[in-house]
Amino acid sequence: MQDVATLAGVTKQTVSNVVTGRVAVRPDTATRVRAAIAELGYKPNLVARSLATGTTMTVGLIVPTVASPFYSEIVEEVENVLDEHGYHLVLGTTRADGDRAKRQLAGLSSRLVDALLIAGDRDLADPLALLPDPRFPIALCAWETQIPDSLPVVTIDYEHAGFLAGEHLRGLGHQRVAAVVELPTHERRLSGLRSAFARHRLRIGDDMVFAPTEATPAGGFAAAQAALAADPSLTAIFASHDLLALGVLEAVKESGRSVPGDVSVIGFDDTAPVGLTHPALTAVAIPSREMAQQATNLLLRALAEGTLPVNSAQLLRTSLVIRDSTGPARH
Amino acid sequence: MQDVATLAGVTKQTVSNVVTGRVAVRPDTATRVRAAIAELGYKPNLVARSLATGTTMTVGLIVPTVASPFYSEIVEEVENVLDEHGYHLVLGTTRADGDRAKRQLAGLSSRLVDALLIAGDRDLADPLALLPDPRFPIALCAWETQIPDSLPVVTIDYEHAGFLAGEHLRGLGHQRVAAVVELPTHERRLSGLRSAFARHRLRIGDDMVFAPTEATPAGGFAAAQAALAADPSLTAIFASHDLLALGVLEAVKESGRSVPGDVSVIGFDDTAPVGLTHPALTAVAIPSREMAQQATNLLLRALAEGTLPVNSAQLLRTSLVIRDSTGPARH
DNA sequence: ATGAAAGCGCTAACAG
DNA sequence: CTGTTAGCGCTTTCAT
Repeated sequence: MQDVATLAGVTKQTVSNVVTGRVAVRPDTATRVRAAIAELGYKPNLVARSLATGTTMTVGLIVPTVASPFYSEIVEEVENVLDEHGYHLVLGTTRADGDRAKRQLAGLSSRLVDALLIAGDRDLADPLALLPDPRFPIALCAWETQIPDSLPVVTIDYEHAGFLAGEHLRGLGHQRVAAVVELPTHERRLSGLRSAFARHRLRIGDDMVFAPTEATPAGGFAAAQAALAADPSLTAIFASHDLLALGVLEAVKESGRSVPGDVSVIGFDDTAPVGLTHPALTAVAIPSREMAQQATNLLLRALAEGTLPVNSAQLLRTSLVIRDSTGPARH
Repeated sequence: MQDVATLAGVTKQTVSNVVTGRVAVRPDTATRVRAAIAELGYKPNLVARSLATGTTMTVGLIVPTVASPFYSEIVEEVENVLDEHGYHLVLGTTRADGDRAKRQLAGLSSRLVDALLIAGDRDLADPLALLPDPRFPIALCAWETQIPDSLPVVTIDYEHAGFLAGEHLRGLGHQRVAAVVELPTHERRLSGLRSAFARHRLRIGDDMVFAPTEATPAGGFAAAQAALAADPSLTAIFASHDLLALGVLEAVKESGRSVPGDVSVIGFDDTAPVGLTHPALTAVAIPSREMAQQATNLLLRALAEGTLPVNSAQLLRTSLVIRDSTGPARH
């Protein structure tokens, strides 16, 4: 920067003014400075700027994994919004590892980022406790378990979402249903499902709840096979997220049953891939992109105003997307 | 930091020594310092450290998108390796937008990150030209078009990979085949396919090449429908990546044809989701995770040694994963 | 509109 | 093993 200044015959300060554009500079001076910058190939050192301004123009995002359509959509959307506002994204994945989550949290909050967005509570329930600085801007997104009421959150009512799925199946006359549910993560989706049935004095016993060993289509496939073996006369299967639902669909078809003729299948999330299965999957749609946008904007707004994000719980609406994988119960 | 020092009765420097652990400190002094740190809740300012050391412990990764299984696997793997080495990841997506790519490149190379990894050349062919500083560590990964020979790259021989697919189909006796190919991105995969057929004096004319309007299953679905309409007697369809292949599979089945009885389908990439289609998809496997690992390690090694990454082109091997979607040509 | 001085919070290099 | 002195590259006052 000093080199640029001497070449242009000004001081560092004037160079700074030209670069940042925060202070008016006489046009001809500015031109001279710009020429010097081009000639020397000068690029401002962002780290030094950060130290001086106390702001990094960077937001951290912590997700359980990025290799699932649900979270990759969130990552993509967050990055989009950040980019629009000139912010960079530091991404941390926790990979079902509490220690790793803790490290990520600690690292990022050490002023490496200006704010932190945490999507999905899978591995963070505890680490969140050790929030270092209460003045550090944090927002939660897609939070499913107990929401710490000290932090702003943008999420949905997961229990209600499960309820929607249950009402739909009930309305179609299903009585013998199995649930393929990732536990304890998707506890609430299950209890929503159950309460929809409970309204009609129907129970979904624990023996009809199957937890997959992994959160993949293969996991859903195996769990669905177990469900069909446990009750060959069941007429519907609820899957607690899309990836599982894909596997469930395959397992049902492989067993020689038709969907939805013999067995209805309902999914959860409604990410892009599921629209193209055969039959197309009925699912409770979670507005993941909207959640990501809202949460990111929440943080960005706080940063712009130099305040903490408003501490509120914002619940987005879910809706049922009825496609072809659910139909009336067979008798 | 000064507060910690006075509370512990030492200087800032000693606090620094305790925190970084780079210099030996007498145990009792260290204990006193640690107590002071705990009492004051001190956390080192990473930005200040970066300015002083000239290193940010951060690596940038630029990808076209993260909402595709291929790239999300790469992101995940890169983050994994970085985390193991105590590095953070700054993620930039270009989203088929050359300007955005240019901005990302410029932003990240301004010393915000210590090194840069660029995966996929979709939107970067040109922007790469304006690499500011030749001494900035950069590596390329999964690079498909002309490789700039000034930069190290870890990729595969995409033409050979296409060739493998072609040989497989040829070996099964297929003669009338269509190709659903994202162009110009996957040009080489197509030309590999063609040269495998050319060896047997067979041509795949341009009229049998179908470019999907979008890189999704839906895009593949439409393109495959067009292909089947153009030549109802075709016996095989090549899809230039998995997402397209999923759509192709559905289109073929929907047309009333069986896979692979009537039409064989072969994919490309072999990402996780495709193992569970029905029938399971035969595909040319691209070792995306290995590429990501190698490229990341390349950069990390260079950073550790304070040198530039060795400028070489490392080609990983591809292999054909034969599953159930390909079979002998029908006559 | 531009210049001069001070300092962001930390680590490097050396001295003791 | 600990203290002292500089300085990383930039932005912020405040003068001029």
